[in-house]
Parts: sequence; C-alpha cells; structure tokens
Amino acid sequence: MTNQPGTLTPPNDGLDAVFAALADPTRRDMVARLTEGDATVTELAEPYDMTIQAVSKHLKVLEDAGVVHRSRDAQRRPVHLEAEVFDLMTAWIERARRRIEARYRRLDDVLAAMDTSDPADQGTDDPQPRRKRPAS
Amino acid sequence: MTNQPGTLTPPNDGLDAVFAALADPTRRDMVARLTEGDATVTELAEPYDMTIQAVSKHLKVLEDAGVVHRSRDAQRRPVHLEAEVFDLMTAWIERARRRIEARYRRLDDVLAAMDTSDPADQGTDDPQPRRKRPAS
DNA sequence: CGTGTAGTCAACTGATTGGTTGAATAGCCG
DNA sequence: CGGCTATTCAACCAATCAGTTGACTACACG
Repeated sequence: MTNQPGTLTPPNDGLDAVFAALADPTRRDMVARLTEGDATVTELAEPYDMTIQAVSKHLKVLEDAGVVHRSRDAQRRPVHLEAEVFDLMTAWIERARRRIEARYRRLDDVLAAMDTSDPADQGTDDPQPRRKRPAS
Repeated sequence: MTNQPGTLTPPNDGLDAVFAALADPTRRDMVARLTEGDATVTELAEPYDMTIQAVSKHLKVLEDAGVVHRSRDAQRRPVHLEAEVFDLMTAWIERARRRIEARYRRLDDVLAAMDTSDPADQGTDDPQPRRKRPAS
C-alpha cells in the first residue's frame, strides 16, 4: 500500500521514507554529524554504543530514503549527505503552514466583514480583527 | 533509551515523535486535511478504508507527538492542528542546512586562498570560487 | 602469499506498529 | 428511561524495526 485512497496528498514522493528515516534519534544524530563533512562507517559508528553492523543498517535506511549517498574508496565507504531531501521536507511543511495561515487570513476577513456589516454589537467602527494568526 | 550517548543533537525535544508521526502517509494526509480546518474523528475517517478505531489510534499518535490537540464538544472530539510543531521541525532542518552551507562556504574560502597564494596555476588574480553552493 | 582492516549479508530476537474485532463510556434526543 | 451517535479501550495478529551474533567479501600492505 503506497498511498491511501481518498487523499489530498500530492502523489507520494519518498517523503514517507525521509520522515521515517529521520524519526530515529540515532539517525538524526548521524545526519547532524554529516553536516560537518563526509565520514566513513567506522567514524560514524564511534560515538554510539552499538555494533558496526547496526550502524551500517542505519546508514542503509538513510541511503534508501535518499538522505545519504555512499561512494566507494577502496574498502572504505565514505558517506555523503544529500542536501536536496531537506528541500522536499521543507516544501511539505511550508505548504501545510501556508494553508493554515491562509485559513486564518480568510477567517479574519470574514470577521472583519461582520464587524462592518452587522448592525448589532458595534459601538466603534474600527474593523479590528478578533482572531490573531497563531504565534509563529 | 531517550537519547544516544555521544551526540551533538540538542537535548531531545519531541522531535522523534513528530517525525515518526509524520512518517505515516495516512497521518500526513490527515494533517493536510486539518490545515483546511478542525474536524471530528468521523469526518477525518471518512476518506479512508479503515475502521474508526484505527483512525482514532492515528489521531492519538498525532496528539502524543503534539501535532494535534483534541478538545471536547459533547460526545464529539474536534481535532485541531497545532501549528507550532512545524516550527520545531523546520528549525532542525534549517539548522542542518545552514551547517552544510557553512561548510561549503568554508571550503570555498580555502580554495580561494589557495588560488591567491599558490604560485603555480594562477594566470589571473580574481579569486573566483570553484565550488558552488548545492542546488537549493 | 597471508593477515589485518572496513564493511556488508544473513538469520535470529524482542519491541513497536498498523490494523482488526468486540465491548465500554459519554452525552444528546425522543 | 432507552436508544442512537461518537469515540475510546482492550486484546489480539501480522509485519516491520532496531539491535544482536556470526560468517562473508574486498582490499591494502608487509
């Protein structure tokens, strides 16, 4: 099941995988580490209290999600952060945020219109919006 | 195990939970739906081919992650999107992105310095950076 | 050539997850 | 009161996940 039936979600990019990959704190930490520069598996494994194999698996998850790319340098496999996926997430998040804000804007308009047209409840004629945008 | 040993990750906010919550396409879809306005459980459940209980569970996950808040209106439980968590994610993502860009900037500086100081390989004296920022 | 180093693959385990059914709670309405 | 509606709780199941151990591949170097 890649995508659910009745939905307003755009097709489905690897967003699932990206969010899932970044849901694990160890993985998020590795990504943080990788913003400082490429690293080998053993280098990445060093801070954690787990086997190299486990780290390798985490890396595979990140790679499958497209967060990371592993090249080859002799027996070493330098891990490189793929910056583009961040754009994918930011796009989703920002789209949601914009929709929320649009909704509040719409609501403000309605309330403002009511203020000026509704005969009752208007001592002053300044169209002060009641509802503020959520603290952002 | 809330957080891993050797780490440069800031304490640990509910980021785990937020990313995990948004890793599920159904849940992401519900959030998208909620940007259009609050909704009851049954309303939210309508588009999906699954029991109300399953939807209720998804909602619980979103709530525990702080993505959503459920108030009470008689026997109905209107679900409301909590916009602030988006900031949390955006903050993490943008911090990572800035670090990557800082790194590239640093690299550019080094290369530029080599251009002006290295006696070989310098026909012109304009410190043109070789490496561009990753396509954003 | 053999040995050490870097990494992956495979099989197993316990915990979590996404879904189910069935029963329980809570509040409106006749 | 009794029933309908909206929602949750509890137990269960199959699949996935994060971790382990053990065996394997790939390469450098002496």
